[in-house]
Amino acid sequence: MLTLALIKENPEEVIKRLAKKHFDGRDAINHILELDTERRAAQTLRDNQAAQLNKMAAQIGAFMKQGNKEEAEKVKAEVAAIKENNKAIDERLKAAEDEIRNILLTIPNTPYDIVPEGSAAGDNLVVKSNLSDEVATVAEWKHDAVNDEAKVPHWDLAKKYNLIDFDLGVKITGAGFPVYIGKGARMQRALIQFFLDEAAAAGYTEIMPPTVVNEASGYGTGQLPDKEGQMYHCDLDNLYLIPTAEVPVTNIYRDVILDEKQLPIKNCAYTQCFRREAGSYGKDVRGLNRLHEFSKIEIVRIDTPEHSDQSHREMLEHVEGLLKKLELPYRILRLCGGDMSFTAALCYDFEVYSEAQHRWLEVSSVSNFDTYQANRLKCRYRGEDKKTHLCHTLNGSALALPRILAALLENNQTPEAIRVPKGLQEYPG
RNA sequence: GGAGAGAUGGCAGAGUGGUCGAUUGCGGCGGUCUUGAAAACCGUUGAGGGUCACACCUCCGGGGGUUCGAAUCCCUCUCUCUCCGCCA
Repeated sequence: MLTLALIKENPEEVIKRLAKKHFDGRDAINHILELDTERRAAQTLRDNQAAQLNKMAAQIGAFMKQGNKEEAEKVKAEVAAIKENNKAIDERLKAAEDEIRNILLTIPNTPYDIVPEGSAAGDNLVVKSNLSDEVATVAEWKHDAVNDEAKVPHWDLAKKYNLIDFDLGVKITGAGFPVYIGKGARMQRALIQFFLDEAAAAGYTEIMPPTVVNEASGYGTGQLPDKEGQMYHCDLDNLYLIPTAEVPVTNIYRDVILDEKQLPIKNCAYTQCFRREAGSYGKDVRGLNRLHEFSKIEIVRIDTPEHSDQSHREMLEHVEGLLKKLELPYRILRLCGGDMSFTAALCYDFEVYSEAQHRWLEVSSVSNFDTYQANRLKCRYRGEDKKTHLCHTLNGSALALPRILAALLENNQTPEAIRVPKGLQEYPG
């Protein structure tokens, strides 16, 4: 959530920036400002009365010690009157605080200046990387022996080579829970190992977190309260299956004050991810395109505001390096305001081209959340000025397996087999 | 699942109704001493709100209550530990 300080500092600027996300924040911002004025007035009143009550309590104590019961009783009566009055002020204060927080939770993060205008996926800006605005093309990609028209989608290849059994998954669990078999299973492990090794080489400390989190963690990273329906929930223990390793890993730093010297923190984690994907349908969910359970390696950074941009760039380079090693045709998109997630300030998507499906598949999102997530998490660092400041949080997929596997299968098919890219060959053996 | 104990500042650990936001030790930071370091000694060291800055207010796992006054008493929730049972 946005900080109250930012809103108070420059409300017009915040409203203007929110407009890029197609969010009309004027009423909400103005309401917050009013409530804050009210809150501060109530706070001052209450504090003054509390100070007075503290003094009176001490007085009573002193009278009691002296054995002066009469005076003590007199003061007690006064206290009772003030306390009665305090109830109303307390209620006002609490109401104002709660309402401010509730409104803040409904306001999305403000996008950075370089976020393109636009309302939908079509308005995303194709960039080669965030270092240049050069438009990416698929032209460099060297086609294999089979030409595009003859290429088969991965669900057929998976059946042909007995790598994945989707029907068996339906039998055991349900749609969207594929069963990987033989070389298919081995390739999953190979990709996980490959991505973890690459992350380690880039300086990320590996974390193996729980796959199930409590409510507080869900709120910390913003899955709750609004995206409740997208997570699997264990009713009996009130725990949630994680939709991404971002949730447990980022929550490590909930309510934590880091030392500036520790930053940037670089963590990576492989976990299974669980998503209910309510409302998905059609070609989007065919085969591996959209699953309820899948494997993903996530990279997470906690950084200073000054350095987070640099961190973001490094993360993009890391993901790009992975796609290069996998020899997949890819493009990088800077998401437009309308297509960005609620919490991001700047987000890049990586897409790989599927030569059998003839379309781009999103395989990674790398985002900078600025202080938006850290504010809710209370993730702070102590600077050289000895004061605490909110951190910036960033994360990205590096990478999610299913669509990578889909593209690997489809793009590397030959009439007899699937070719494994050189950079990966040592992993599946 | 059964029985019991506990949750206090970065850590350890006092504190059972009245200057307790909290004794003390360790750690951290600053200083004295030293060529330098160690040791010793002195000082300092939680977070949030509020203010131009002070003042002041809140916070001793979370929530509620009793009281003029609560870290201390009561209720409740959560979590941790120990023993037994079960199990990997």
